[in-house]
Amino acid sequence: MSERKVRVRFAPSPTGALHIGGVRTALYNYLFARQHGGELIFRIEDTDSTRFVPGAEEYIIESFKWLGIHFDEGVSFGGNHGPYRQSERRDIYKKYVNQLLEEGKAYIAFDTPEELDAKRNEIANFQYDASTRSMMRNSLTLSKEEVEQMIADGKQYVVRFKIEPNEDVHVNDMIRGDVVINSTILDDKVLYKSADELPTYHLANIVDDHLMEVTHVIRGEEWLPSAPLHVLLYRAFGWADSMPAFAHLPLLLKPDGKGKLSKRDGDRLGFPVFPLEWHDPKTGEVSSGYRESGYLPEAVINFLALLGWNPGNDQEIMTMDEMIRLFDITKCSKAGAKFDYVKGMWFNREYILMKDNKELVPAFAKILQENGIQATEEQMEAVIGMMKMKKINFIKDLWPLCDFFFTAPTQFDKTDKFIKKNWNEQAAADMAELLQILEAQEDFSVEALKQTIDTWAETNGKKPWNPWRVVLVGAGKGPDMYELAAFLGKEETLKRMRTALELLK
RNA sequence: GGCGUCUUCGUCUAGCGGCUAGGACACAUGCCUCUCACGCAUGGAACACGGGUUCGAUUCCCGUAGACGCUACCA
Repeated sequence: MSERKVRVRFAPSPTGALHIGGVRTALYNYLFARQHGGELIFRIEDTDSTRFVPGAEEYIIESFKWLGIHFDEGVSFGGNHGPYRQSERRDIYKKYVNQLLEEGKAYIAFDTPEELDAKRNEIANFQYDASTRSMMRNSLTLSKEEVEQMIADGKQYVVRFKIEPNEDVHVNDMIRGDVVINSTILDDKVLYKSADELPTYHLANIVDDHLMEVTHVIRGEEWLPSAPLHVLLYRAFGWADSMPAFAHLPLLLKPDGKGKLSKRDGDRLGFPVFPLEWHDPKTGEVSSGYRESGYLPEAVINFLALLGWNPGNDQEIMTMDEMIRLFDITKCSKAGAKFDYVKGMWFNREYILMKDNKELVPAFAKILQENGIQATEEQMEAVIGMMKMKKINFIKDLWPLCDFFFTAPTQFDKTDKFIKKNWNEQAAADMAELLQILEAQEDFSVEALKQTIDTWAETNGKKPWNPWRVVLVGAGKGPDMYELAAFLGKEETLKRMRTALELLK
């Protein structure tokens, strides 16, 4: 094969939200394109007019924008191989369908869906192929005149690919090696339907990949069984020399049980399967998205990249640039991967930890707002700094761990384990004493507080920190007490101490 | 049913004829410690089964089993 510029594509159908498995397929295409200095095309495969869902196309584009996967050409991205929406390429397909028809490599069939159903009921394992097409109503069994008459009468028909039996068709897969399927088990696939004057996936796919000069087809494993058909189609058109290389990716499986990962699994186990929140225009149903659930796009990308591929060493945290450098399509796993969303959350945590506190402020501000809290940017940044290393996977997990920064405890549960253990008469007396000391304390910086209190504690053999935490926090959580007091300031600290001393009597 | 693909700890995986089978997530324990965490350390946990080939198989070959996928005028 000649040294063509690498061109790959991601070609979803606008039938709903973008599935997370599709995101991974797109990601691998992106990594592959980038590392070869190639191009990534975004094509819309809307040849099934009955399944079109408004808004889906826009949703998909927005998803990739959020995820940081960039396309070089395609719907909404421009390029000179367009149009990139298959429904706008009718004339092109028509031409190629006619070519196949004229060369006797395809034929017209008039069998209605009802007739086909009847046949399938009548004959076990019925398949429309070389062994059965002679008993069907098609241009091979009907006279030329009859066919023309039926078309003139407006009879609906389809064009079927005439597959020659008894040939071992080889598909060379970059991940799986040589895959052989005998053409006899292939059926005469419908390539084109007169009803909507649109081709089916198989024809459109081959014609578009050829015309768009696609060099590598990287797609899900569910396409492996039809890959031989695609090879045959390339040959029928005389494009075998420029046929793209194939790579069939392993599937993403349910976290528990067996089978393909589905939207239902996400609902059932509580994790998103779509990148963005999706509002189904037909059912009105709302499905959660990674973005809205508080995931960082980098974390989603990193997590997904490692589901079916790894750099061959122990490195797990990688930037997009590193992945582009290290990615190797031939090293992808062959077996499907169960979708380990718990590990996905761990990735999110790692990325939160790597972020500057300042960058996390907007997300944190949103959480505070939802809880009716007003805070300055400096305050939020400070709290994030003190609290983000706590057990959190999402910024929203911060709230129950840090609410006391913004609202003073109003009640103290004396049955609480922490309070029970750390509050008694001695503690109350110590806190009263500490209150007096702090009333005289002018400097409320961490250093000054530490100096004053450590000295007092040491000379008197006190351990004031836990009782103080009871008083200021009302629970066994939070940062270093000096940091907390410094954050609250003198006025708020003293106020909380006085209130608590009353309430805990 | 037919065809295809796949098979290492619970999960994601490393391994490409000779290793005490490695890492990560999750879990457990300990240390640290003013709470909760972080961090650090430790632990349990896997080559589906049966035949070959070979001095030697997790690794190569053949079966078996299981899982998954496809089997539409959907992609």
